[in-house]
Amino acid sequence: MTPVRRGQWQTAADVLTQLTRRPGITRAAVARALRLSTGSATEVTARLRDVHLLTEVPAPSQGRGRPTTVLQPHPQGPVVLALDLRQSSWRSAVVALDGSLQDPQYKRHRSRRAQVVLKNLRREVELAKQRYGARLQMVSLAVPGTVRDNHLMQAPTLEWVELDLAQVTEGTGVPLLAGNDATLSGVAEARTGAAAGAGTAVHLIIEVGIGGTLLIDGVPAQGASGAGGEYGHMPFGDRSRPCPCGARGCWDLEIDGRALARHLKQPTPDDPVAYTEEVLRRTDRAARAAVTKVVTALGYGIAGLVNAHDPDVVTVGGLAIPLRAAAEDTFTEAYLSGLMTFHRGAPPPVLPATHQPDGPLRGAAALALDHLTSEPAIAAWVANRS
Amino acid sequence: MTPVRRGQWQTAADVLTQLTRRPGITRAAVARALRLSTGSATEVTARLRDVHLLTEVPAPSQGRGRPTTVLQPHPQGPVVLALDLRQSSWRSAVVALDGSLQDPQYKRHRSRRAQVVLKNLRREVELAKQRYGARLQMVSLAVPGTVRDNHLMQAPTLEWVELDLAQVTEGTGVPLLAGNDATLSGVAEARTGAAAGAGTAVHLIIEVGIGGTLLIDGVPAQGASGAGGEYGHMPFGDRSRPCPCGARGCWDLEIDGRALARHLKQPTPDDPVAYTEEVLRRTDRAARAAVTKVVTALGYGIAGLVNAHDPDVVTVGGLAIPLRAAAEDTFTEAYLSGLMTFHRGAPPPVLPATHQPDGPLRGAAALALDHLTSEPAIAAWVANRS
DNA sequence: CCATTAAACTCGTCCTCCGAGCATAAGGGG
DNA sequence: CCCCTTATGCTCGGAGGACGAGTTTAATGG
Repeated sequence: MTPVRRGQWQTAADVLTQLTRRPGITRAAVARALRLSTGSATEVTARLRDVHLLTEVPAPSQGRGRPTTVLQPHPQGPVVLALDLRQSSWRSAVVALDGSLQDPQYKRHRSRRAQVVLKNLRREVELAKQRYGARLQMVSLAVPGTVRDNHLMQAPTLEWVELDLAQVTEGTGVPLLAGNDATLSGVAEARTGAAAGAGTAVHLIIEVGIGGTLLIDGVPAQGASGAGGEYGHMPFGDRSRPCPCGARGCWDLEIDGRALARHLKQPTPDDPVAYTEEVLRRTDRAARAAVTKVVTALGYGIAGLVNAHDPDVVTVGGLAIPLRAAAEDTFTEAYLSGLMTFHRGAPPPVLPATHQPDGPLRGAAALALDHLTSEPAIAAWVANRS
Repeated sequence: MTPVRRGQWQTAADVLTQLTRRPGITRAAVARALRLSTGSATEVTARLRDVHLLTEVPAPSQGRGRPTTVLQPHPQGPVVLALDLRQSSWRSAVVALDGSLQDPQYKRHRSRRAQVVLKNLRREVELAKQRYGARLQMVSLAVPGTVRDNHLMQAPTLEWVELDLAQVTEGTGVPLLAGNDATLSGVAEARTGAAAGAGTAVHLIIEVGIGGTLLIDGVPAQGASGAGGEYGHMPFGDRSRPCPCGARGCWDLEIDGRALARHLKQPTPDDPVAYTEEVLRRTDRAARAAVTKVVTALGYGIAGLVNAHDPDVVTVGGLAIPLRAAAEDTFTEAYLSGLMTFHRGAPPPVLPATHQPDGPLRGAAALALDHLTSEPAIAAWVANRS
């Protein structure tokens, strides 16, 4: 381990970061964005080509002048394996430096037992390791639950107890990066989705309960141990109502299928997502009244988060989209009435997430790529190749 | 404006940042912290000495070995003027690169009219400009209200309307950096106070209402326009209660003197801070019951913020300290019962702020110093001197 | 076919950081 | 009191990135 020389690969790291943020970017555009002289651009791309971090292909000419080149990940370059674990299925993809998904897999769980599922994920890691060898630099895993230092603390939908996720990569020598699925889908929105370019963004996603994250310059506020973003457990609701999380009055209890069932005086549904979709299909007065209540709680809570964080934009995903669509006016009224007056002049837009199915996968990949494009990681990659 | 050479002053910037974060640090300690070779340390300190950014004085010997030197700001080096505007007074200090306060001033407002107060602040800026000349690099202003791009949006305690704060420095050519006082006192705590070293910290301060901020690695989450941190306007309270901010059910209304008065069935006090102190001195049952209610709302809300942000530590200031002390057990119970179960094993400590009177001043200075110790600012300083 | 344009390439120079070797200023044991 | 140990500062040669000026190249358009 030679100590990394200060600044050695600084510009190279910046170039690769550009590549992950704006896939298909040209060399000339990168040079403009980073304010590099053409000489430096020539030099840095040559160096990156030499170490198999990128290749260049001629770009279609854009008017007069010598045509530039499109930067692409090198065919022998580093990759990450992104995994997205869901309640009844899992997905994976191998991701190169430009964020493109290769080799996508989708499989339903045959068993939902934790050990079986993790074993299947582990097999996928081993397969990728065989196929990509030393090119596989990192495994990034999205999980529907609270994650703390690569441990799953609670996963209500999976009904798993506390669990060490490290076994997914154990023995392969590939580092693991596990994160909450809502957080990661927020990362995807902030990087290449509806919140692209926003300095501060709030992302929320309703499935069972509500998850989300605060994103500052595309970086999620993960907290001390990675458990940040549990907005569902802020006490926006009725304090007399206990939440399975251990607290009381959680927002969670006001905005999903469980809330709809309560308003409709029905027992708590086994599958709150399916139940919500069912209620949304109903047209009777009771169902619409229940939806109205839930949408009000949603709009009101979002307004509270806007007051607290002053985001440029709020993105919402999952059931939040059909719920809001079912009562657009109710939502808008609740949202606006919950804002502090000075926000009402230009309230942050509440936009539907654009990465809907593969948000967690893309977000997981993005955070892993952040590591790969860091200066020390590039220096280590170069050192390993020699 | 010559374009800044990439990396030119990178290490120099790192050294100055160390100086602001740990005043009185020695050259050897900086070299260790930044993993600099002794040769580089010699070089960078010499360079910084040459451009009047720091001086060295012999350090008291610490056992064997050649004694090192203490790094100090240069007597001809850059300074910032920190201003802290309060309801009935204002304070100022000139701050050098090590964060030491020089020339502290404290004045009560003779008139509270916005124009008069701002004129007085402006006079202080002009005085500093006369005394320090080109050494004065920035003015940093803490304001008890919501600040957005150097505009004061609302300041309930001052009863001012929207206001452009730029007039405080206009014509002097010195850039202004205005921020919310609660946010800035949080910065002070996160840098050199009770939250020093915390990756994620939540800071809260009760005066009239509650202000605060989320701090990530000592950087406040200021939001899109600098209005972030208005935790007092999250709907933790009774939704039927309208808040002067325009929303309803704000936490603000549950935790200050206005809440105490409501519980005691008295009219809203003119000075909620003095009223709170008065109630805290009372020992009758009604007063204690009112305090208990307020403290419960405080503990419960803090728990919600901990669930959402997963901080390493929470710091509290202002009336939160005596309120909590008046009902310590009530607070602890409310706090713990509001946490998600998995947080209860090691709940983040809720610590009293240590910078009590001069938190906003020190925080304002710290953010200004962040600018001064940035690479482009150093390059600009060097360019201006030649 | 040639002027225009935008971008890539070449090369000399500057600057920072590093590391090895040397110098220096303390403490402490004989 | 001398000299060894220890921690640090200083000197200097070398490596390597970034810059910028000048040159070359590959397109468009008249």
